Amino acid sequence: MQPHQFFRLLSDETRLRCLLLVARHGSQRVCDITLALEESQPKISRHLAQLRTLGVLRDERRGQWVHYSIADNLPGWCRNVIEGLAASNCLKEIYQADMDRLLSQ
Amino acid sequence: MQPHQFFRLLSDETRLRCLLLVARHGSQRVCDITLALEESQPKISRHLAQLRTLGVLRDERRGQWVHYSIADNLPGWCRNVIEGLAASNCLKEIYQADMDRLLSQ
DNA sequence: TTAAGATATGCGCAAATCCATATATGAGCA
DNA sequence: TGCTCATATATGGATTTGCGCATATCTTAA
Repeated sequence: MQPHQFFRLLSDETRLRCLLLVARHGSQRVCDITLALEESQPKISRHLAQLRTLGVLRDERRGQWVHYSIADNLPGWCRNVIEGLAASNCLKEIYQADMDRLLSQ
Repeated sequence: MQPHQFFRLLSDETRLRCLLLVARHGSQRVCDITLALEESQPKISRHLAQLRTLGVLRDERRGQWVHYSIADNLPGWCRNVIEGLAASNCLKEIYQADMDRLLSQ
């Protein structure tokens, strides 16, 4: 994965919100992400698939559900960006509503 | 500037190379960036303009030339990403040729 | 075996993106 | 003033992207 390809993934707000949700709260089901982001299920599914195809997320089926989490073999610069964003207070505020909806389920 | 807008800037390889060059070596003239990246002048100019329009770079005319440098009022998360990339050894290797051409002028 | 919920995918369209080329603007100098 | 280099912008076309909608696949439970 080349750097600019990784950043293209982050250039869509829905994908960025998906990634931040998973980065902050660990493995999440598609249905929970869909509810937290208040977007359609096909839309979320497609964006998660893009994050998975380039190796940023990994998926794991557990019975009826598919869980997405941060891939564990990411290059260092890539992991640093994700962790930096997840730790940023400024970004926390911008996407706070997603986190609230996730936790209130 | 919203996070995903910033990442859209980094999602084009030419823009990313421009930004890294300026982040590592400070203020640079358009003509030097053009030579270092071995791309056409209008292409470089257009990408620099996008970086300037969203407030990531600032420009300064000095006589015949226009110099671009990192804007000084960037949000913290944004500056962190740029500095992290500029310091990454892995990215250094990927775009080493640009640096070499810049310094050999 | 059938039903229902969860997830993925095929398709068509509108919008955005990138590039090459051509042209315009501005600075320095004779 | 005229000329040249440096830089910016406009235009048109090819490609990509994201979306909604409908539908397919998978899993569990009845």
